[in-house]
Amino acid sequence: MTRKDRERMAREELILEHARRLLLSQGFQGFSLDDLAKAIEYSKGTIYLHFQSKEDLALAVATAALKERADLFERAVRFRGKSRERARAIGFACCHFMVAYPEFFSVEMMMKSQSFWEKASEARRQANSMQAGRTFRAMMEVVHAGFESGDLPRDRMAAEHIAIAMASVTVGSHIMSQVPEMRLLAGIDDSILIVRQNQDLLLDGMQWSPLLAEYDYQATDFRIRDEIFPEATWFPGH
Amino acid sequence: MTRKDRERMAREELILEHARRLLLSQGFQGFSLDDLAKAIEYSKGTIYLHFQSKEDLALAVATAALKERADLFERAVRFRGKSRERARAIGFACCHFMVAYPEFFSVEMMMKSQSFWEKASEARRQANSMQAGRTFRAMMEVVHAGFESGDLPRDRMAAEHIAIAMASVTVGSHIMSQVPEMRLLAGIDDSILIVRQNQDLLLDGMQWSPLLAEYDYQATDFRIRDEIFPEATWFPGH
DNA sequence: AAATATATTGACCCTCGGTCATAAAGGTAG
DNA sequence: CTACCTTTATGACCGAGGGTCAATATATTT
Repeated sequence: MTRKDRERMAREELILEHARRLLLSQGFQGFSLDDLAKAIEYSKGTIYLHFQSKEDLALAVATAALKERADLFERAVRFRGKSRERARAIGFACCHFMVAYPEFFSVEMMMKSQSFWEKASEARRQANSMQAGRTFRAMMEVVHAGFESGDLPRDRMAAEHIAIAMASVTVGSHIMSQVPEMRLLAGIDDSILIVRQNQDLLLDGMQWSPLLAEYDYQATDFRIRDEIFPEATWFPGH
Repeated sequence: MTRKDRERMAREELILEHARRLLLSQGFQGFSLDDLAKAIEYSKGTIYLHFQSKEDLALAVATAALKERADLFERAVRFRGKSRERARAIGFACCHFMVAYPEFFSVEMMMKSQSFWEKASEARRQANSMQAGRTFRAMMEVVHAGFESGDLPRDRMAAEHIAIAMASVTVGSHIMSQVPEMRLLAGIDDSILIVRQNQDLLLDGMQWSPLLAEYDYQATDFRIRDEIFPEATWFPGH
């Protein structure tokens, strides 16, 4: 790798850093490439030497964040314990990510919209896809561990559908617990608590042993924090 | 109400109709007020006599749709049966709405961003709030029916949190089952099935009797369709 | 019919994503 | 060091689209 290549990569990092900051503080619509150009002290044209469109840039930012989440998931899966405890560790990882990047969710939501993807480059779409695959595989690993240990009934649902269900309840709970309207109607003060409660309900619904009522999961939470996420500054239920 | 008022209302209806069509077919970013002006055969300025911004207009469209959903929820709650069957009827209503307005979800997603709301008028925000309240109250009614019949344990969760959980799993499942990435990874072909499966898991997790395995809910589905939503052109699991 | 009040318009402004001719910087040969 | 060529960076410019308002058309009153 030549000096040129290294300089180019360093500048791409610089752009991504500032883009991330502006994107999270102003939202996709709110942040302008003129502002970004001013912040990085390069011209707007230079940005386009790295990214083919505003969407392409936003996707790169999102993918970098998704990679961090995938890292957290893979760490979570390494937790030593019962399969449901490992599933719980993934839930912990999700919440940890929520706390660390509270503004990131709106960017991820915006990416669900139709017109977004077709304006991004194929290379960046693939990069995103790869990170999404890592998170999915992490969940699948735990599901299979559940099957093999006999803690999770095999006959009720396909492994993929169980993984989808885990992701769904997490995403949905996060969204609903952030909507001001809902916070008011339901008297929510702690989003994390809602997310984790709903994850518990779902896993109980799958008959994933040991059920919430049969086991001391608070002890598990302490172990997850201490052994896997010592950097966490928060704790479930507090 | 004078003739003027009636003419004004009729024109607002006309604008909303076309705005809805364009919004759903092009997305929020895609649809332009110039196109809308051309479609309704009034000038752009006239649109601004009714709506204070593009966001305000989109919110009005969204609120009209939300009202239809609230209507469906209130019909669902009137289902005569066990409390969990009535909860299931609400789930049915949600899916019915999904099928009837498949494109509406992206509009609703876009509304979750905060920058959206501050550009809409207070009056329209309140109108939306009111419809959201109706859907929430419908869910709460069923939850309380569950408490009172003893089918739903009282001590595990607050009624509001149960309602939030129901909404969360539905929204989350809808989102996840629409993401092309996920459809590929998990081999999904029927979104509705995913949504309903996950709703079932959640209600089972709450110990809302009778549990899925203890009861013939297919018969319930038929009754819901025949008695409450005879206009439905689809059926769960098919 | 004239005067006044109300309703409607579309040319215009501004911001912003995206482009490209031009200029600056970097490299090479004599 | 100079002349020439290649690569890289720039910012003026473009078109699209949201939003405004002085001017115009329509309706109502006197």
